[in-house]
Amino acid sequence: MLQVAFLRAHKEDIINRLQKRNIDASEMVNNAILFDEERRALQTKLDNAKSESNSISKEIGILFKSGEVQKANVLKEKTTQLKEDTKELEQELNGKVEALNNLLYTIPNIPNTIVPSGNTDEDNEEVYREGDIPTLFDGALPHWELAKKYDIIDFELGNKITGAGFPVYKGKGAKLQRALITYFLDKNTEAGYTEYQVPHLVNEASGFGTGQLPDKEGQMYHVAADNLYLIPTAEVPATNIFRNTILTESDLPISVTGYTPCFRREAGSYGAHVRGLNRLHQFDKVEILRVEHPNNSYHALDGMVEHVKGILKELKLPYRILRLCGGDLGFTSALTYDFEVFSTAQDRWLEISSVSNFETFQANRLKLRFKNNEGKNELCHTLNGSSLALPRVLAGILENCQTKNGIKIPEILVPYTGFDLIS
RNA sequence: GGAGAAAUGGCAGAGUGGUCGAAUGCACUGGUCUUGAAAACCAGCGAGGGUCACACCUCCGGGGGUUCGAAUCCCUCUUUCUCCGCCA
Repeated sequence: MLQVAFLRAHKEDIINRLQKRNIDASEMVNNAILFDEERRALQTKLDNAKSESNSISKEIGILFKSGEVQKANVLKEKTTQLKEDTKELEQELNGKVEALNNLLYTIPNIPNTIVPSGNTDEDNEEVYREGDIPTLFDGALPHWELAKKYDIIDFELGNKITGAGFPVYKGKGAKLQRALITYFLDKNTEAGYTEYQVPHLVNEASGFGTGQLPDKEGQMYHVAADNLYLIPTAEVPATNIFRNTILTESDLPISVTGYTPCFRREAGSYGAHVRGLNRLHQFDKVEILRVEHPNNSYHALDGMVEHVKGILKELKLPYRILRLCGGDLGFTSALTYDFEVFSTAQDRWLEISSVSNFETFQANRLKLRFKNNEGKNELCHTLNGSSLALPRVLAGILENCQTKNGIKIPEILVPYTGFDLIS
């Protein structure tokens, strides 16, 4: 959520930059500024009314003390009208605040100037590519076939226990998954990220803080009896660690990593390209997250991209990095780099990481601030990224590392798995 | 799940209807003193709105109510602690 003061100060610039998202925000922005003006006018009126009744109350107090009950009663009557006015103004003000907020919730983050324009994922800009795409032997299989062949992932069993999109990993498949999680966490903590284990269910306030609520309510599993949501990503609980916090400048930067399962309803996304591990309702992910000084956040974003690159390089998976275009950019993000690993047997790229700078967009909702040099409270920048999403990494390994004799485990993982071949 | 107690500023902790945004102590920041440091002393020290800046308004776990006036009284929710029960 953007700050109104910021909208007011940079109106034209903001409207221009939002065009990258292919939206004409002029009406929204103008209305927000207008609503805010009206809000402030109402607030002033209400404050004045309250101020008056406060001073009358004080007078009454003094009169009572000195025993001048008659005079006090006269003043009491005077306040009745004032009270009514106050109540009315309060209601009016609440309505205005609500209208303003509802509007602000609908304005997406402002894309960074280097975000390419475009509508769909086809307009994303490839900024980096590494790793050779292997030429597979005849009879090479997609990962869901390999999963069955080597009996390491059981999709049908998941159907039986829960439903589609909840696979069961077994044997070396389960071990490989656990190895990946540990390896990712080790890489992240070595790079200075502090490991956290966070709750997998969050309350409404947390969902709101990171922007999942109210807009993406339908995408999260909701536990109605307790009004809690299953997390769609560790970003939600991990970022909310810092909700309603005022840091000191020396606290920054803060680097957090955590492993969690992620739950997504994926309502309306059935169809092609959802086979196997490509799209699931429950999957595992290791997340990295940073809270940064505004001056340093883009430097930090680059650092996170480099970090994820390092992991993929060690895994020896062919991947590319995309700078998302305005049309594909997430609602809360100002700049996002997607990592995609090449799925050789499917002959397509699979997104395995998304690294974003949210600037103050989340921090504003979270009330996450730091005390700056001048002693003033200033919003932090938040960033996060996956390092990495497990299922598609697994798919990439299975497909790219398959040989006629079995799946060859990337060398870096062997100390974690304890085996070097799935056969 | 049952019974009881509690929730106040970064922390500790006063305050039970009226000049209380809140005593006091600690912590923190600046200054005096000192060769330097400590100690001592002086000053400052929560957040949000609002303003050019003041003024002013709001906030004592959340929400609602009583009252001219609420940190203080009432209702409700949440959380924490103690005891009992159940349990990985």
